[in-house]
Formats: sequence, structure tokens, C-alpha cells
Amino acid sequence: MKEVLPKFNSTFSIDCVVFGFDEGELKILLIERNEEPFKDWWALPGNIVEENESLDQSASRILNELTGLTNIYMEQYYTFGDVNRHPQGRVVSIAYYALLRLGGDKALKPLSTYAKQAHWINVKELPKLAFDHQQIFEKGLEKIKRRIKHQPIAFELLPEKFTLTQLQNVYEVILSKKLDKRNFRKKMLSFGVLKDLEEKQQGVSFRAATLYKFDRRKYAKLFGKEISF
Amino acid sequence: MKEVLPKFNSTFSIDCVVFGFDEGELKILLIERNEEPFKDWWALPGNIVEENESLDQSASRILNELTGLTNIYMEQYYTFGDVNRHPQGRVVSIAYYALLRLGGDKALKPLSTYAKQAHWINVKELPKLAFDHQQIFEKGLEKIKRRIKHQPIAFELLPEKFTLTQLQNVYEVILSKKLDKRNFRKKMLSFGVLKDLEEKQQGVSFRAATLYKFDRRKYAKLFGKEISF
DNA sequence: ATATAAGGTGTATTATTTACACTAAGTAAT
DNA sequence: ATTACTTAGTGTAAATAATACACCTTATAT
Repeated sequence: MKEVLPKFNSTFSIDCVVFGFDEGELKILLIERNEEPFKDWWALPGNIVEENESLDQSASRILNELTGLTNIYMEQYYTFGDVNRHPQGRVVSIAYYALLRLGGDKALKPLSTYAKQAHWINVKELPKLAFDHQQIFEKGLEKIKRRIKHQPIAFELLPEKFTLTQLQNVYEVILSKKLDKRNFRKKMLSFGVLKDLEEKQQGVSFRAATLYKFDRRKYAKLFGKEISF
Repeated sequence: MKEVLPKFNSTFSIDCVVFGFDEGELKILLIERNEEPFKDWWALPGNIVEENESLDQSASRILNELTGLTNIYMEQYYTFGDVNRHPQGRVVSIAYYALLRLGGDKALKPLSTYAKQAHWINVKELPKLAFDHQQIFEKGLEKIKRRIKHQPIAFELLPEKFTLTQLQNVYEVILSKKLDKRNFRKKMLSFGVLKDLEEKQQGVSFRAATLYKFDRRKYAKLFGKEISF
């Protein structure tokens, strides 16, 4: 361990693009920094990786500290390592995106010790971001655009029980385009991974829609087959 | 730079899965280690990132040291950071895959100062690998399997001028399945990104095939459109 | 000349994707 | 209870893409 590592002062951090979906809007969690560098700037939540935690563990911890939630769906997607990306030294940052259900009952209030404030901000109205976080965000958004076509990640952004219209909204906002209602439903239902709960939405004005849930078992059975949502 | 970074002894490395294609076989470049840990084991080529180079630069350098080649197609695809993946300390490794043309005239002989030897080994006949390199390799292979369907990476494995049969071989060996000759040709040509060179193979026994090249300009014009090779 | 080995070609069938508009059902206001 | 309003929910025809499938051509080697 001695002579080989490390060759110079360096460290690694995790940065998270935390996507949340609420009433038709795609948002991410941003913090307002309370420390130099980039004091008072908006930034992606992130932190230094600790000695005794893997990258995935670190990402979970950071997200838990920020939201109080555990078991959030996360995926590592790229590592940013330009020499001067951090003004205080060599910091290589491993980027994760996370997907979670906002809205409804639990009204997720982000809490943060290391930031002035944390807010959910619509991806279409982002402020300037610290460091290379704009780039990290853009690559993250690109990733989920690709991945939503082949993997069932849309469901992570919705409550357990959801309507087909809500599901369609997720696809529309992530792909930034309108989809045809009939074709969308036909295709989604044709995979056989949505379970009709024979239950209706509650507390909406106007006609209530049928609730569905994502059937992970049936989806697991399909595996191997390339699905194209 | 002082008080924040770093919190503990750590370093980052690059590991490369270097794919080469030669006479119908998909191979990767492995080195036999000359130093502890894992002395005498086969391993993916890799090295420590230097202070003044970005990750991409580091990956290029490592590959250049090994092959003498520059301008090789490379992509970062995943970062491995389990706490104990390296027995000598905390080493986070950023994995790249590279694709290059073997065979024919230049008969690429890998040279290596930091290894006993380096060889091109068929991906179906890999030995046990050092560290977590088996995992790194598998994820790399998975990546190119996915990517070859949407991006024109197959051409990186072929010489400038190639036949349709050679191209089909690349797809077959990466996807591990036979494809129909007529359907493959029809589809490939339908994208309009292959230029018929009106020239035949030289020096083959039996009938010579027409040579094509990949037309990057025409491909660039298609962009935005999702292609499915 | 002949045998050999790979090159090169077309069509019919099936599956998938797209385009498109109205009726049904529940709520809210009068 | 009637009406107006808003979203839920449904089917078919046309176009496009994917698949299955077999023979003749051409250059080389003997």
C-alpha cells in the first residue's frame, strides 16, 4: 500500500442528479451552497466519498442525508475528471442519477446541513450551476432519455399506484414530445407488466381513472427480451 | 485546496478493455503482470491517472504506451469503486473500452514496459483475471453489445475499406448470433452511410467482394434520428 | 474444363408502428 | 335533475419494418 499509492493529492466525490416527478413536471433537487468555492451558487447535491464506503453506498448516503429516504433507485452513469474541474485540487466526480416519487402525501422537504437551502427545480428553469454541474446534469438527462426506452425506470418516478395518463406524462416530459394516447396505452398494456388494480383514483374532480401498478415479477420473466417502451 | 481535500489516501486508475477484431474473432488485449499484487496474473491494461491529465487523456496515454497507436476510439463506460477491490489501498478505477482494427498489414504487436508480455486473446478463451477485471471486462462487453445497435462503432473494428461480409462478422461475433445475409445487407445499405468504393478485395482465393467505406458525413447528417443497426 | 468457395440478389409473409376522432363516465354548478 | 365540463377510454386501416427463405454468379485453383 505504501510505495504505489497515491502519487499525488487527490480525492473523489459523488454528484447526484436527483429527478422527481410531480404533477406533470420533471424536477431536480438543487442546493444553494454555503461554502467556498462557489458560495451562494446553486449546485447538484454531492459529497466526498468516505474511506470505508463503496461508490454506491456513498451515493445512497448522500441522498439519504438530503431527503431522509432510503432505497431510492440510483444508477451511476459517468465520471467527470477534467484536471481543473474543481478549483481546490484534483477531484474526480462520479455522477449518479436518482429517480423518486414526489408529490402527493409525503411532500418531500429536502433538508440539508451543508447548504443554505435545497429546492426542487423544474429542469426547464434551472439557474446557473457551480463547477461543471451543468454538464453533469445534461449528461444525466440524456442518459435517462435513452434508458427510459429500454428499462422500466418510469415507474420509479410514480407512486405505487398510478394511472396510464400519469405514466404517459412521465414519458412525454422526459422525451420532450407528445405521444398518442391510444398507441401509448396499447403498447404499454401489450407488454403485460402492468397490473390492473380494479380500483379508481380518489379525490379528483371529473372522471376517475383506473389505477395500475408495475408488476416486477412479470417484468423479470421477460428478461433477456429487449423491450422497447 | 488545503483543508478540504483529500480526506484519506486514495488514488484513481484507468483500466481498458481493448477490443480488436481479426479474421472473424473478437479479441482483447491482456497483459501478464510483472509486479505484486497479482504478479504473474493476466490483467486488463491499466495505470494510475497522473496529476496533470484528464481521464480521457490518461486512457489515451495508456493505450498509446501499449500499442504505439494514437487516435484510437475509446469510451468511458463505468467506474468501479468497491472498498476492497485493490489489496493495496483505495483505488477507484474508471473503465474504458477501446476499439481498433487488428490484422492485415500492420500486425499490431503490443509492447509493454510494465508487463512481462501482452497478448491478444479471444474473448471466448479468457484466463482468470486479476483484481475485479473479470467484472470490468463483462460490463465492457455488455456495453458494446448495446451500443453497436445504435451507434456506428462496428467500423472502428474494421480497416478503412471492408466488405459487407466482414461487417456482418463483426455484428455476429459481438452479438453472439448468426444474422441473415440478405437481410443484413439490405438493412445496412438502406441507411445510406456506406459508400461503394467500386473496388474489389485483393489477394483472396475465390471471388473477391466489393469494398465499402463508412461515410461519416452522411452519418452525421442523419443525426438526431435514432438508428437501429 | 471443372470443382470449389464465397459473393450477391428478391419476394412474400408477418409483425410493428403510426395516424386518427368519437363516446363514456364522473363532477360541479345551476 | 339538467347541463356543462373535463378527462377516461376505445378500434381500425395504412404504412413501415422485420423476417424467412434458395439460387445463380464470379473468381480462383487444380
